[in-house]
Amino acid sequence: MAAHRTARARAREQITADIIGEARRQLAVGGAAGLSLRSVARELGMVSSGVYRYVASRDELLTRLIVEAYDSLGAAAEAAADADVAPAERWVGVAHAIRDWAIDHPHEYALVYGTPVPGYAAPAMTSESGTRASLALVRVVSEAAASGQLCRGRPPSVESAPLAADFATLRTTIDLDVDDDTVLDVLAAWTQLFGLLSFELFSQTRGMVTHHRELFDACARRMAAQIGLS
Amino acid sequence: MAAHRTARARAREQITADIIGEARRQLAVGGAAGLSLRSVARELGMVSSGVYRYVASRDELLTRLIVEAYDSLGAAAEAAADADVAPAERWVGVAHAIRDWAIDHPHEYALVYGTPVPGYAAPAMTSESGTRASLALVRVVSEAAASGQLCRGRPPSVESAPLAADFATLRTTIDLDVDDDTVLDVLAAWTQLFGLLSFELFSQTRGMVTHHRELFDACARRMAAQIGLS
DNA sequence: TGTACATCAGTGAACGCGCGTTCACTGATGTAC
DNA sequence: TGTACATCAGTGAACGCGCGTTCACTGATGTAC
Repeated sequence: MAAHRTARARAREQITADIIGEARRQLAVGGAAGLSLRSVARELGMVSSGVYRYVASRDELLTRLIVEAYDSLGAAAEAAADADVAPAERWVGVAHAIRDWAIDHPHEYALVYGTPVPGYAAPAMTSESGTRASLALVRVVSEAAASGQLCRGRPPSVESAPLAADFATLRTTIDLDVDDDTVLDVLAAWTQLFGLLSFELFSQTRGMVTHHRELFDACARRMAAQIGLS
Repeated sequence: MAAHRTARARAREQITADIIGEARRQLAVGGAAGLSLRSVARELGMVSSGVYRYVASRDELLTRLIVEAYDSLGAAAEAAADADVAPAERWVGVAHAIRDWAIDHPHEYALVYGTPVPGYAAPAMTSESGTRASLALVRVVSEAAASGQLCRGRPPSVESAPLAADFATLRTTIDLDVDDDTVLDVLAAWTQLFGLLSFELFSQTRGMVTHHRELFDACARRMAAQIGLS
């Protein structure tokens, strides 16, 4: 036949999806270290060697989960960045989109933004997906700058030459054509955003903060103001 | 005798220290998941059951490592907070003390500030040690406030009632008697500081930042200015 | 439409490995009289 | 100072478990003529 997908091909897609789904489920229980091909197979009613028809190794399965997580987060962030509202609101919207995704997928968040899995080296293929969420944040700023909706009023504070060199490179690689201080504001906001999320998800704030969403919202608005988004 | 420590007691302390030291070494290689009592024993030329004379279980050993890491970091931060300089410089000093410790002990940092170990619940005993570093940061701010070295000039921005309630509780639990906006500044700075460190140590900035120390320094100074430390 | 061959999914057994923890034991170190 | 007893460190074997990966195999699905 070959014109329409064969029954075997459809079955293969289905089972591959089942394997990844079950792997994602196990991630939620025991973390990356607790993910095993044998128990994925077991749960799917398959003999352990059977999964090797679908994934080459445990590491390959982990890589797929990582790419999937990055892409899922990236898509959520990009959708929020497409909103047709003022820059400051867009920033806050993307921030919340990232947080909402993280709250909904805590273990996938931990997989990509938590402690690196020991002995696992992320292949290059993960890197493009890995930047999507951050680039969505940056895009809000660079588009605001392009349309003159970025107001600056603070005295310059970046005085380190090596840092200015880093910033010059960044300006081209992530297409963020703003002055050094704004680059610093963006980096500060970026790290703070994920710092807040990691603290919330990894329970580092236990006993100190109860209204995480409100704190996150206040911080996101504060970041937008500091960057100068109007 | 019982007056001076017996030879057996001295040996016990020595071997306990050896076990924890070897465990710390293994942490550096395979992370928390790669730490095993058997291989600690093996490396010490002991039979695997022998270590049970010194630690009750693998979890207990992990707990000791966590407490030790928190205390080591806490001591470094507190020492920096004791410096007799202006508040802004103290803040920057504590920040760098925390970062220097993290750079020197990346795997211990990951153990306490990275993804929680699945299936491991931190006993209450870790919580006091766990707050030392953060409290050293807060102390810089509250002492500046007490001696009138905290200047405020921005319009109020915290408008969320539940958040204000959280802040009211915080003011007493961490002894930080400043207005809501300053509390927000401190929380923002706190999360940003650890966000920066986690990004640096977990290689999330790969390809984007090369001068991490300079970036960290610029951000720490920016935090101090935003909090209003003089 | 039917037959001959090639592809591929899934099986079952095996290899070699490491793990945490328990238990009955020997022999050395410490204590009390 | 010497002896009798108690404590404790460390041994070696075992239990029961799970893991990733390979390999020769059966039987079903697909393809070409």
